[in-house]
Amino acid sequence: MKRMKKKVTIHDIARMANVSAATVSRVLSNSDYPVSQSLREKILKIAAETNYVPNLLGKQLKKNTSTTIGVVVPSIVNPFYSSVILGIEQTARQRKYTVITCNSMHDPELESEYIRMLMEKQVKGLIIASIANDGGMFKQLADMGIHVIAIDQRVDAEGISKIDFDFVKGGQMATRHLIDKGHRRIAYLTARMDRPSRRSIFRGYQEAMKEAGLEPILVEANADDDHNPLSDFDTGRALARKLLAAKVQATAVFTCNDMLAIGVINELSSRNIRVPEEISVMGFDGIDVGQMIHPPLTTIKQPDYEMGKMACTMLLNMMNNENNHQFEIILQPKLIERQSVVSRGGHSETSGR
Amino acid sequence: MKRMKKKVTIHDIARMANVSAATVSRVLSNSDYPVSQSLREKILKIAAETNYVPNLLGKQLKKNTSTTIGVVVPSIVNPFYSSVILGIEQTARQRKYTVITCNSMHDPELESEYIRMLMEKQVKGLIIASIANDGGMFKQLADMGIHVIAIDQRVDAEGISKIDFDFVKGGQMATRHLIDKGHRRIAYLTARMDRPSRRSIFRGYQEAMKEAGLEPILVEANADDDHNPLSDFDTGRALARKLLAAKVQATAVFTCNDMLAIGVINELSSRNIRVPEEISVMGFDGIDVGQMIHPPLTTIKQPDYEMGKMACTMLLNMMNNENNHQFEIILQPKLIERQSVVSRGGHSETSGR
DNA sequence: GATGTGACAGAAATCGATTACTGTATATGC
DNA sequence: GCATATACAGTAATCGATTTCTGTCACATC
Repeated sequence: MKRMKKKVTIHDIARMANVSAATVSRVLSNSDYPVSQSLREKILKIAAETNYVPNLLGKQLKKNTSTTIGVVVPSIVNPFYSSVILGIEQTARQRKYTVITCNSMHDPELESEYIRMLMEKQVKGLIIASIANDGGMFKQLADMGIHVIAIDQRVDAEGISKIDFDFVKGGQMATRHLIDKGHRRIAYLTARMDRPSRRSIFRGYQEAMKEAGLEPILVEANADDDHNPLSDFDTGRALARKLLAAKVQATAVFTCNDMLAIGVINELSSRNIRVPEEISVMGFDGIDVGQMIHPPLTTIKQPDYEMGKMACTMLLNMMNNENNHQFEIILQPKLIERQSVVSRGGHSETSGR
Repeated sequence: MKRMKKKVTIHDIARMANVSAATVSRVLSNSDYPVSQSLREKILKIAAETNYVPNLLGKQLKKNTSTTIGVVVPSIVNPFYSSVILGIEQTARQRKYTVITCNSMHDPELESEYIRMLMEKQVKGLIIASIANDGGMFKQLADMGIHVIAIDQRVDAEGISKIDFDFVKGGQMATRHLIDKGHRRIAYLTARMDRPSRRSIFRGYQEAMKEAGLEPILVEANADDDHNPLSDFDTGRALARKLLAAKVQATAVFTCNDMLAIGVINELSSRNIRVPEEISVMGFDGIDVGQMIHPPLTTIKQPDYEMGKMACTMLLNMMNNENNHQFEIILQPKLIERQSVVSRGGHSETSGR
């Protein structure tokens, strides 16, 4: 067994420099408490020579602070969330914070378990893409002085700051684009609508269809678990089959997320139905994969990386100033036009007939 | 400003139960030290009623342990690494460990910065997909009693446990498959070979070509940064153009990773060169996206999720038993045959002429 | 009835930092 | 020349747990 060199502490350095631990602490933590130049240099020198690494546990215990923030998302394998996390992580790093990532896999119990672990670790900030969590949890977090920001999944708890995305407007925007392109029979294909976001997109779709005097066509999946990106892909394929079987003669489909759209395109192509010539496909998310397939996916961009960056920035501000204003930021959708949607029939603006 | 309820500590509970903190600790931490049944229940009851959440900082400071492990990867947005991390995170959770993820973005300085932060946070275990790190860092980690496992990127430091992937064999396997399919003019397209893994794949390719008496064709990119999955996609497209310009008449290409392969297919398709009819494409990685494109990508599977699982399991074992045997696990490649590679010319086994 | 033993509880030290106090010497003001 | 401020260093308490050491009973043993 290898002998491990005893870790050097602030007291070791104090002893070597013939000073008190207090003085060492003042030097090493850049306190503005005055320490004579000679001592300061001596201590710094010894610290460097001994490879001193401060023990944050001690520091944080005393000061009741923490430089780690918790992040809970459904699954990191979902490219949308991995972008969000990258955004969070990179801005956290710049401020010397560290990120603990947790994958709830859409399991409320797991989510609670993680939150408890994070509380025990004394995190003071939490960013959460929560699923169906009752407000109770958030109350307790607030009581413990933990700042939390909810992202993406609209959570109905009161008194909690959020960064949302305007799903309704996104749904409208997508649908209107298809309508502008001359489509009349537009289907909305969606995974199970057990999530507020999906219901919101659907609402946007409905509103846009209604205002154009068109009949909504809904094709919904029965089951759904997207902890695995492939499952969305597969439900996309299934939904495409369902659509075809329904014989609704849609000339365009709009899906609740890109992965689903990609599945749809895949299924359609493999049945020799040409996209977009025979059926146009509009996605929702704007993940990178969308531009790697053929045809490149027209979609609604939900700013993922930026959302992470913003959430982290806001969180750190909340934690450091006592700026406890509750807020809600609503990010706006953006249409990314690529090649999976094509014009149909008459002019763009004026509908035929 | 909202008043925050003071956090309840073990002393609070002790006071409420008229016992000493020692007794409370013994009950709450399931020590085998005997405590009378009546007291035990009383304490448990109070702890539950007060929503007591233990402060791990205190515990860990005293016991000099830690239940968080650090993970450093180039970038979480790379689907390969996000799978690895999911594997790590899920097995960590089962043992009540928590994961801090760090994205080094292929920057050695950032990597060092992260490692330092992790040391300060007193992590006792570290899984790292390192780039070009000198052995010095690892020495220091060992000195501090931190267990580390290197994954994926072969690191040349002595005395460190690793989980590797047999890149050479993977390269051979891919190349032989193409040869078996009757291809003779097979090009290896690669991002800049600044990473051991890519050189190893290339070596496998060379060996397989040589044993078949074929001439290697190398097409290498000039620059490369893959903190962004799109950049690999783009270099793939660039490499395809370079290949075409070189007029080497390859009937098959083998790329150093899937994302690159997808870029190649994309570029080829957009130039109306049909894959696989005119050019077969073989990838390397086995990420999910491979099966979403057209044609589905034939590739070499590098077990990502399993690699993460395995790394975490081994690490936790190392940390808990004093089982300090150094080890090296080499994961074996597996060929996934999909539709981007097609037979060419004569029989599979016997070469024409 | 002396002794040994095990069950049980508390006091106090400890982990590695920070910081409120206390104390001393030097400098400054008038 | 005396009061006061300032620079500087150390002592000791503290954060929230764990754990070693003591100590007290109660009970069994011979």
